[in-house]
This record gives sequence, structure tokens and C-alpha cells, in this order.
Amino acid sequence: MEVTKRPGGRSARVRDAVRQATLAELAEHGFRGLTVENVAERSGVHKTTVYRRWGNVEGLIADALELAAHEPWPVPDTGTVEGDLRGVVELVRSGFEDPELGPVSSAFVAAAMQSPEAARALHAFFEARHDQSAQVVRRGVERGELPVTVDAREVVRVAVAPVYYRLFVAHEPVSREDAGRAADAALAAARAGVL
Amino acid sequence: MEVTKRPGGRSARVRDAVRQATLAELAEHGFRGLTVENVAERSGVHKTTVYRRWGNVEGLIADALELAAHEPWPVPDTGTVEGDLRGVVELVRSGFEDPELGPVSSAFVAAAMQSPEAARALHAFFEARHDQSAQVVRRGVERGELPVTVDAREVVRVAVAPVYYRLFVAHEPVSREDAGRAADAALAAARAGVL
DNA sequence: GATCTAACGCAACTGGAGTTGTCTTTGGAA
DNA sequence: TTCCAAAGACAACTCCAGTTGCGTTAGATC
Repeated sequence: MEVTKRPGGRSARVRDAVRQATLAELAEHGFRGLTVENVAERSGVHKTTVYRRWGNVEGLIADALELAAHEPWPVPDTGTVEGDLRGVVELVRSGFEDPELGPVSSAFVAAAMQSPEAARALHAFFEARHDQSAQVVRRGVERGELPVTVDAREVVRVAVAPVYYRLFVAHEPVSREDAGRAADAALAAARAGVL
Repeated sequence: MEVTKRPGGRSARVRDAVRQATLAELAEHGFRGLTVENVAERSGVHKTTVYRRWGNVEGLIADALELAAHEPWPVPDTGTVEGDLRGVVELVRSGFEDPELGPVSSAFVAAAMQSPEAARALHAFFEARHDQSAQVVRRGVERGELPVTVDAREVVRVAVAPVYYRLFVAHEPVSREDAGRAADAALAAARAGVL
């Protein structure tokens, strides 16, 4: 996907236009309402071009996802692991509530469940996120708040997992308190030497 | 959905045939490969009938899901909370590895992300599952292994969440050890009074 | 067991997603 | 500047998911 021998000029403009259009369509209509034709029309690029370069809806999402993966995101730094980890989880939670980001993020998760290509892209995305977020835990270890044996990335996973689980699996609402509790639980497990 | 004024006879046969066909198609081709036409052909029911009663693919899944929700599932009873909770989580994990159940279960999760109807059905399903699994925690409280203040259902959620998170969000493999660790983490948090 | 109508079967139709062949434009290297 | 091949535009086409109208079958009620 996206192996272009002409990375500049028109091809680059087309790619950008399509990516923008994909994100905009995703924000408006979600994954269900995403069609290649709509993206083509919105971007001003002909639909055959989109089909030939991206193949289908999943390809569009996978490409947009790669873009999103490279964007840095604000890792909290409150001075304590509690504060930081709670901040990370709350950032995740509130992200899905955001009327702009929420539908797009949800669409990514939905797409990855149906397309191996999108799944790979999302996997890479979370790989990066876990790495970035794990520094919150590593700082906690340096401060002596957590044992040196902790698996920082695993702590992050356990902390954020309940939020995703509620949202996308059990389909329950997720309150700010729920997010905080999830962070605390991961921390308690880490302190107990389980993670 | 499924409000029939003639619940017996032919209608009942049609419903059963379609449900069976839906599960079979799901097991074979997953959610992506599920089409109303294939289900109709496999069940021997005409496609217009399926469209009229179930509306679309999501309706078929929602119906099949209701069926699955009523099926009891084996709650472990090993004598300790550790053993039981680990058993619950491992049961979830191995369920998705099963070549028969795995695709069907995954399809349910995928469908619920795109259809409010399926989402409601899946929510009810997990409501029931949480209730059943929570008894493992309640027994632990009775034995004095956990403080009486614990939220039994929340312990279950936190225990299973990492498995789902890895499978459907981060798209990472989930080992037996991962499942065990997740159960242990939830337990440690419960013992610490966080859950 | 006669009657009524909900539910099913059937065939023809519609619309739109995705494809194909061909021509045009343009990025990039000589 | 020139040249060529990669990439895009365009139109016409295919195919199949989903719809519609109508005739047929068979539960349910009396």
C-alpha cells in the first residue's frame, strides 16, 4: 500500500486531500458511513484514483491511521505516578467523548476489527502509544514509587484496558471515576508486584 | 425486532433455521463474510423473508446474540479466588482461540461496534456474564479472602478487560500467562481496596 | 373445519459500490 | 528541454446487496 514512485507534486497533493477527506468523512458519518465515493468527491480526486491507490475503505483508514500514529500526544507530568497514570487514562476516556476525535478514533477501532491491514496499522499505533505512556511508569520507578521489576508497558495496558472494554465490548458508559479507578487498580497491582 | 404475532409453526421453524445458518456462516466466514443472501440460501428461507424479519446483517447477529446470552456458562469453582478468577479469564481467552467459537464471538464484538441494535444485545450479554462471573468474587469475600467493600462486577471487568483490549484494540497476541496476570492484577487491586 | 390474515415465497426491479479500458496530465531523470 | 513512464481523469460497464408488488401458504381464532 502506498508505494509511490512519484512521492512529490500532484501525487502528494492527492494523498493529502484524500487523507483529509477521509478524516472529515469519518468524523461526520463514522465508519459505517464511510464510502470511497464520498471521500473521492469530497477530496476532489476521481474515484478510480482512490480505488487504485487505496483499494477500499479499509485502505483509506489504514493510511489515515499511519498519519495519526506519528502525531505526538501530551504525556502528563504531575509529579506522581498516580497523577500521571490517571491523567493518561482520563486522556483516553475524554478523547472518545470529544465530538471531533471520538468518531474518528472509534472508526479506527472498528475498521481494525475487519481489516488485517487496518489491524496492523492500529497495532503499530498502540505500540507507539504504549511506549510513550510507559515513561509515566518508568519515572515512577525512578522516584522509588514502584518496584524496579514492573513491566511499564503492561501497567499502561492494564490501566487503559477497562476504558476500552467498557466502550467497545460491554458497551457501558465510562465515567471519569471509572477511568480513575482503572488507573488506581493498575497501580495497586504494580505496587503489589503483580505487573 | 422479532415481534411476531405467530410465534409457532412455520415462523418458529424459519427463525430457528435462520439462526442456525447465521451461526454457521459466522463460524465459517466471520463477520466480514456474513451476507443476508448466504444466510437465506443456507437456511432454505427466501431472502426477502430474512430481509423483512431481520432487516440486515446486524439484525441477524443481534438475534443470534440473544440466543447465546441465555446459554449458561461454566463458572469455575476451585476453592480460591485466585483459581476461580484466573479460570474465568482463561475461559474467555481460550474461547477466542477455539476455531468454532472464536470467529462467532469476534463477529459479535465487531457487529456491536457498528449496529446500535447489536450493541444493545451485546451489552445485555455482558451484563449477564458479569453477574454470573461475579459470584466467584462474592465467594472470595465470604471466605474472607477479599474485603467486603469490593465491587464484585468491577473486579470481573478489570480482570477480563486486558484480554479483550489485546485482542480487539491493540491487536496483540494473548498468552495464557497474560490472562493469568490480568486476573492476578485485578485481585491485587481488590485486596488493596481499590475495586 | 371455515375463515382471516400474518408471514412466506417468488420474480422483477433499483441503485450504488467497485471495475475496466483508454486517454490525458505531469513528475522526474537525462 | 526533451522525453517517457507513472499516476490521474473520465465514461461506461458489471455485479450484487437490498427493495417492491403481488400471489401463496399456513397459524390462529372462533
